[in-house]
Amino acid sequence: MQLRDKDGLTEQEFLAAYRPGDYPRPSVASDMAVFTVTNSDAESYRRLPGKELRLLLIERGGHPFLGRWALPGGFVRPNETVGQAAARELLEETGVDQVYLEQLGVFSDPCRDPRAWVMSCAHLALIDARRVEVRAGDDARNAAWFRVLFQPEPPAENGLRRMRLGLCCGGISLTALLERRPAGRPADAEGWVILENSGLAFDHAKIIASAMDRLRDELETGAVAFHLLPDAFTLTELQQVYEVILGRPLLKAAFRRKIAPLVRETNRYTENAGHRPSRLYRRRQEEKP
Amino acid sequence: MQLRDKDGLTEQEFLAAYRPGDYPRPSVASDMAVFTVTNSDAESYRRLPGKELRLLLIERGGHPFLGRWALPGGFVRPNETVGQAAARELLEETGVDQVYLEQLGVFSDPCRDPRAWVMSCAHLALIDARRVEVRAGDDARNAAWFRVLFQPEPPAENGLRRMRLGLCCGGISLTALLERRPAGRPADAEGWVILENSGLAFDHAKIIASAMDRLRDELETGAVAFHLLPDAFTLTELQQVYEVILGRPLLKAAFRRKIAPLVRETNRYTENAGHRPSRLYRRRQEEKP
DNA sequence: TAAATAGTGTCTCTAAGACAATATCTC
DNA sequence: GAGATATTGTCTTAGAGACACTATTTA
Repeated sequence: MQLRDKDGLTEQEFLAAYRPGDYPRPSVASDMAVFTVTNSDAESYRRLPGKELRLLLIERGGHPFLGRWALPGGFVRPNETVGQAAARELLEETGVDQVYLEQLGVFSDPCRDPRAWVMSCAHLALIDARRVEVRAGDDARNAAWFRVLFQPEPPAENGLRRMRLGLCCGGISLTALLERRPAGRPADAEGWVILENSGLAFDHAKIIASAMDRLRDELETGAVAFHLLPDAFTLTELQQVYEVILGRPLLKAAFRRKIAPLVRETNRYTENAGHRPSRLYRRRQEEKP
Repeated sequence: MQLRDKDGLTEQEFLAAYRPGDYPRPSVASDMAVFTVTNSDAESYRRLPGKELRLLLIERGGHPFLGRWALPGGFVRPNETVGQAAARELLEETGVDQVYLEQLGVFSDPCRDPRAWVMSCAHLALIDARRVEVRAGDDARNAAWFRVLFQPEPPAENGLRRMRLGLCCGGISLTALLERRPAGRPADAEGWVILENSGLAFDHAKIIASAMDRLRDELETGAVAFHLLPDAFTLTELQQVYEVILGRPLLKAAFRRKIAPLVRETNRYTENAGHRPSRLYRRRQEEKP
């Protein structure tokens, strides 16, 4: 433990004498794609309400990108990790604690922020809609939950996958067209390239596309959907969450077989439905032997 | 396009007047887990050579962590992305261009570098061994390719997955014990936690564990193994690459069925083998209709 | 009893696991 | 021909897709 370097210093002595050099340093922000699933209010007679996937966006009140919509986020502080920064911002923005949070990756194009050299470490966050005290449509900063569409477009001549991103809230409609660059060449372009973009700030269309991709991926492998529902839920609700994220309908029987090992049934049922009540389930905490 | 903010400035005027604030900024490095697959030289008589998964490490010549082994990497510059920085460093370190490179994520524990606030954006890199001009065992900086082991340990009482990481090169043997923290709580601990660590610098054991996890994941879903082989290869070689990354043997028939759609056969065969020659294959570039 | 959703049964098809049989080269 | 690897065949099992059927509640 008392190794000495070429100047004869021990590690303690070296660190005591250390002065950081003058290498240029970027600002680093943690930005978040915060998703939730809400009931669509258009419920007629005694039908079940549908579900909608929604993303939290904030209208920019200053330059640059004044008037456009951006992901919530903020700068990372020296005493926290990027993940802790994201959790802190999220608590400030939505008042929700203990959120499912996952790192998506760094977006570091030197020109992504016209003001200065700012990298963004993007995160995916999932919240049960019932836990959010809606500061959406607030006063000072205009925040809103946008309905999300993310659908394949016919690929171009180059054969690369293209996706249309659509975000709607009230009368506002934002849209972007993105192209997926193959993995393995981050030196050229990282992941998604924005071909069209109306209404989103910075490179946030890219981040949202990455988030949707990740979300769809993890739905099939992991057990991520539970974070978008309350503790007790019906299997139909769970299936609706899957469908609204994947953007396509699933078969009931197959779906139930697939998620059966992930849930535990309770003895409670839904009430006051205009039809046969549904059993409530909880997430089964894993028990790998 | 001539929106004015609360001070009456247009975006051009705002940007011209913009001065970056005094928020503290971290240094950001791109570090890389560079893997390759080599032939084990212990070939007896006329047996096929085995394969070994190897990772590039560099012995630290100064404090901190003097004498311990670290991943190659360096600071990101203001005119490049983190991916471009990784590619640049890799070219400097190994002389290899056009490498398969993929972002793993940010490691940002404020204490990870005792000198200062330094985040690391980790990358996974895969190189065909034949392309590397071995600067391993060089003079100035001691670089070497370490054989990699990454195997499950019996989980602790808490039920969390534990992995043993082993790295060997010549007489040198480094080892670490890591525990996988469940996803969704990066605010508490990001991914892996180091329980034991002998010989590796910084939090690089974590990064290597993440890289191995990712590598194994992508083997099964993606088509990542090809980057560790020359253009033309035998199916046995491809299977060996899979086996050495997954750390377990695979069944020949099932393996061939699985990768059949990913390869294209050539009319060439191996020569000078002490047994029946094997057909050479190439990667099939996708053709999704 | 009609409307609506809840929940189950079953047939088919595909893919993976397991193992065995045959083929082809060099020494 | 012996030794080694290459390549293919097939039986079994597990899971997904597809579709149809039965069950239960409320208005």
